[in-house]
Amino acid sequence: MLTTKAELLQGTLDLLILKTLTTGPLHGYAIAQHIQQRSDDILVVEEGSLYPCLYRMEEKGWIAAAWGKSDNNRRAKFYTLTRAGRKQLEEETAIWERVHRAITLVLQAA
Amino acid sequence: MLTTKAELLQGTLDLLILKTLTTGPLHGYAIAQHIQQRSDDILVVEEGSLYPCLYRMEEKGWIAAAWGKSDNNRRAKFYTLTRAGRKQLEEETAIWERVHRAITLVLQAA
DNA sequence: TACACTCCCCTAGAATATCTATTAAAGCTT
DNA sequence: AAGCTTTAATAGATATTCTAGGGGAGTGTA
Repeated sequence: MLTTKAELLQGTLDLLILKTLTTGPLHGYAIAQHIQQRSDDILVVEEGSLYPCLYRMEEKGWIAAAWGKSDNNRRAKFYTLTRAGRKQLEEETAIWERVHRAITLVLQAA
Repeated sequence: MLTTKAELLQGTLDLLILKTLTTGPLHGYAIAQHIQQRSDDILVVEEGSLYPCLYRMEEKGWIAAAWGKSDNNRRAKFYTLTRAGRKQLEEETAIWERVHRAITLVLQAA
């Protein structure tokens, strides 16, 4: 994921995608746009990161894919969050909060 | 860095080490312990991650090493934050806050 | 018709960070 | 002498992401 320092926060892409899909099915391109917009253009998801990530998540059963047509009348693969995906989202959210708290503790040290 | 999900937050180790060294010179082993304790045992820095990271940071001029003796009277390599390291710490702290804010935005989305 | 542009998908190869697992040496304790 | 802790180091594996492309299909425009 592109940020100012490109390699920061490896490991959060799954979480962001899972969260993005809670509002309903979206195709890959839209997922990336959504994350970028919601993050005030700070997080930019490159396609070379996005699609492999979607495949991994599909293989793990967290999301399910179906071909359809986009708003712009183009063929697009829509991803839906599965029950397992919701569970995974809960777990990853908890981990994120836990680790965020831990890092904050270290950074706040006198 | 080991967390519940081992591969989470790749990219924050530099930041944590730099911050840990602001209190004064420490040897590698102590840096790892410090991070673990300050984080309430959530962040566990494996030695296989720590030492290569220290070398990278030394090469980049963010820290400087000097051999000495530890509290336990053992030979140890003490690392000191350089001026460039302080600058890097500022930058990485800012990036962390930026990205944390961005991720929070995405996670808070309705 | 031709052309450009955007949308949307996909992939190969490289770069990088971290982990696992192991070695090793030196001091302390028993 | 044996064993434990401390401290350093490295090789090899793994996983994620990036770079850098390719390509098709719809829409608009000259």
